[in-house]
Formats: sequence, C-alpha cells, structure tokens
Amino acid sequence: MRVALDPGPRGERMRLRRLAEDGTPIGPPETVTAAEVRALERGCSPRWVLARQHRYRRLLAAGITLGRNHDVELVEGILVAADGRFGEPHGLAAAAARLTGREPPPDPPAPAHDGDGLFDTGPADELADIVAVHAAQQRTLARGPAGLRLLAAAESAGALVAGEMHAHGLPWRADVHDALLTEALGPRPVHGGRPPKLAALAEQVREAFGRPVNPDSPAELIRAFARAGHELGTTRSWELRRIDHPAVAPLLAYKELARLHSAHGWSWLRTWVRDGRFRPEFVVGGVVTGRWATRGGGALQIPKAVRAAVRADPGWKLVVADAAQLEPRVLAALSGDHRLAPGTDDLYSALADREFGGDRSKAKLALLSAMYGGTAGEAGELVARLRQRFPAAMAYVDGAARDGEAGRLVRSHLGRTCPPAGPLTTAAAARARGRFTRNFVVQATAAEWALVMLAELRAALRSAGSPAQLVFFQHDEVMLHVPEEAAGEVVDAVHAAAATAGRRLFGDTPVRFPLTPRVVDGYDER
DNA sequence: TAGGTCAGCGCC
DNA sequence: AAAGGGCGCTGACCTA
Repeated sequence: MRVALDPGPRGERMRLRRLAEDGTPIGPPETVTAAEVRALERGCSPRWVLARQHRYRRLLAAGITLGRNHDVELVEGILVAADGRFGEPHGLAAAAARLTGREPPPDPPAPAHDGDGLFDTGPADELADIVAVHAAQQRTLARGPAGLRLLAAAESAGALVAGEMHAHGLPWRADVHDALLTEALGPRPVHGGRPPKLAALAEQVREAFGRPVNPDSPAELIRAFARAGHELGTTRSWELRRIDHPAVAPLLAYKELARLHSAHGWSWLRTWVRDGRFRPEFVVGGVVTGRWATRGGGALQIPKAVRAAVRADPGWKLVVADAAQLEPRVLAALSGDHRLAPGTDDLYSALADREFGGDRSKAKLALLSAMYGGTAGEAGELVARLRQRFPAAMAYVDGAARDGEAGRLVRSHLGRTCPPAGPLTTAAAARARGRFTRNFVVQATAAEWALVMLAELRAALRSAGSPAQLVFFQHDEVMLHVPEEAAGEVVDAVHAAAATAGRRLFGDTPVRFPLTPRVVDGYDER
C-alpha cells in the first residue's frame, strides 16, 4: 500500500490518504496524529508519498521515522529532465499546474536554515496535489524503462537518509578541533586579526619583498612579483612553486594556514558545531549529475587537516566506508569492457602492471583523463594507449562526448538526463560541452550506484533493528556512528549493500564495487 | 552598506 | 608538469 502524507504547516494535524500502487485513492482524506502515523508504519509499512525532502524533517521532529517513501518533487525533477525540459519548475505546485494545463508557477526558493525545520511554512493543504501528481508520475514511470523506477525509488530513499543524517549529526569534538587549530596557527587571537603564526608568515612575505604586501590579495602579489622580475598569470600555488624568490616559501605556507583559518577555523567551529554535532543540510540531487550537495559549513570539503575532530562518542565507533575507484569501475560495467576492472582491489595498479610498465600514477592519470576529457601534456598520449587497449570503454565515453559536442542530451545508466546545452557557437564551447557529457555518463552513474548502496544499507540496518546511525555521505563514501558492539554487523551490512547495489544496477556483471569499511575512533585514522 | 563576480583552494 | 569533470565557501574587489 501507499499513503500520501501531508504533515501540514505545523505538524500537529497531519493529513493522509491511502492509495493503491498506481496512485488511485482507496479511501477518503484522513486527519491523524503522529501516533497514528507511527502505528501505520509499524503495522503495514506502506510507501509514504511525501511532497519534498524537507517534509521528513518535521516528521523526525515528531518522532516518526519512515521505512519507504516516494518523494514527489525529487521524482518530478528526474521526469522533467528525462523529458528534455531540465530547469523547468518541478515543485509540487508547478507539477499540479501542468496536470491541469495551467501555467506552472516558479519553484519557491529553498527554505532558509531553520534548525529543526519547524518554521518552514508550506502551503496549507497540499494533500490533493500530492495525490494527483503522484498518480501521474506512477503512470509515467510505469510506461518508462525499469531503470527510471529504480532511480525514483533510490532518489526518494535518499531524502530519508538525508533527513536522518541531519538529525543525527556528525560527531564533532570542538576541543580536538580547537587544539589542532592552536597547534597549527598559535593561540586564537582574542580581538580578531591574524593568529600569531599567520602574522609571522605575513611578516616574512613583507620582508622578502622589502615592502608591505597583503598576501591575501592576488592583485597585490602579482604586482609585487612583477617588480621583482617574475611575471605571473595567477597566484595559484602550483604556479608560485615554479619561481625562485624568497617570498615564495613563506607565501605558500601562509596560503595553506590562511585556508585552514578562514574556511575551517574558530569562526567555522562556532558557527557550525553545536553540542558536539555538525549538522549540514544534505541536498539530494543537488548536483546535475545526481550527486548530493550540502548547505552550510561546506560539509563536502572537510579538509584532511581537521578530520581528527570527527570522533566517535565514548563506547561508540565510526564505520567509514569508501568505494575504491568507483568511476573507472562504473565505466567498465557501463561499457561491458570488463578487462578494465579485473577482480583486484587496486584497479590502477593492475592497469599499470599490464599497460603502463608498473607506473601507477600513469595508469591513474590515463583513466581520469579518459573520463574527464583531458588531452594536455602526457594525458593525450596515455589516453590514446587506453583507446587502443580498451576500445569498448573508450568508445562509450567518446560517444558521450560526441553527443555533447553535437548538442544532444546524454543519460546515466538508470536514466538521469543531463541539462540541455547552451549555444554551441564556438568550437571551444562544443568541446567543453563534450567534456561535460563525457563525464556526466560516468559521474551520474557512479552517483546512482552510491545512492542505491545507501538505500540498501539503510534498509538492511532498519530491518535488523540496528542502532547504527548514518551520519555522513560524500559521493562515494559513507560514515556511520555505531555502538561498539554493533560495529561488526555494520561492517557486514556495508559489504552486502555494495554487492547488492552492483547487482541492482548492472545485473550479474563481473565488475566488483568494493566498499571497504574501517572501524575507527577518529575520521583521520586509516 | 548590500549585493555581485572573481580567484583560489578544499573535497570527490 | 600542472591539464581535464562536478561542487561550496572565503576574502578581495567592484558596483549600485
């Protein structure tokens, strides 16, 4: 059974309507309490049809967790794009308007950060729209390829995972973070200004130039180096490293520490960590390829330098699992060029031994360039060698690139469709579009594998009654916070979820998708 | 003062 | 040596 559920603007009077699988109502609208929703979930665990990702926050706040769902707005986004109308509004109101031939209103702006989501004011009564749009989506999905149905289910499950990750929060030790900042930067300045070690490096830069230069200002640096006889195009660190000048060493050191201070320093800590938890908002499908985005705190760019602050609570462990070389494996499965991904754990080493004289870095560069469209320098020659040895794999990405250059759309394995091209009036624009579509087919399919894996993992843990909490997800890596005694079964569940995801996407492909969990106290531990 | 863009760099 | 895909965030800098 399916149940359309509208938690309403406050969450105290929830409204629902029971539906058949195809979305046809099989009962009248009902007004229910949170306890009644929990009882329904316990009793027959229906697939809950919700308007949008954000709605689950309110349910969680009311003590309700759901097993399975259908997220109307996420699914609408996928269907609109699949229809070649990427970018058209896909909010519930717009979808309902299209059904009745009315002009779709623009999507409302994303809700502001509001803690537990209780202040989000949506339309007063969305239940009728949810029911109608869901039924139309079920008709469309039933007509379409099976992959799209799997994608709709996985994307929807993502909304549940994302809501729960936000609710659990990533365990974050402010004291550990503060200690490593103090170690790197010196004591926190009480009245603002640069921390001592940054100030000292800025002074060394000034001395090297013999005049005041703001090391934070690219324009000033370029002028200062020009006066010293070094013409720079940019002040990127790799470019600075090539020139011989006494300011370079302190400047590079300054840049590295300044980055830590500004992006993940004390101000970040005060803004984003509360009561030992970092709670970014995960935006399902926030990236065109289907990768998730986050809002708040730059959660997908936690630098290695501060990962020691992510620590399990006493008596708990972190289970950190990342997929090894996911994208080349996805390419091997997509293209059927299975020799590209032999049954070894390190695909780059295996490739290096067979094709690149044991040079792993060459093998890695070759594969990445094949998927990104890199041609410059050594990459062009390495990709040419790949093209000779793995014609099917290369034909797959080359075909996607040609489609892009010609202005055609490309799709992921399950059917996520790329956005349309802008005007391809120059050869450079066409090539850039080709690099985008070349990468899209691989990145988007890798995102699908990760999404299905995440959904499988959540479902397995939930049905086992595991106390493990999903707390972080970053493209091809997932983290759980688990009571120590439950870590073993979580490790097993991780392996199983990876294997299941591979099968659900690619059937009985010989390509393996190893997802290797490590049980640790801190995120910095290998 | 408030808003935009750019450069730069962190992550995958 | 320094190029090729996807992002978010910061400070500098510019404009309204």
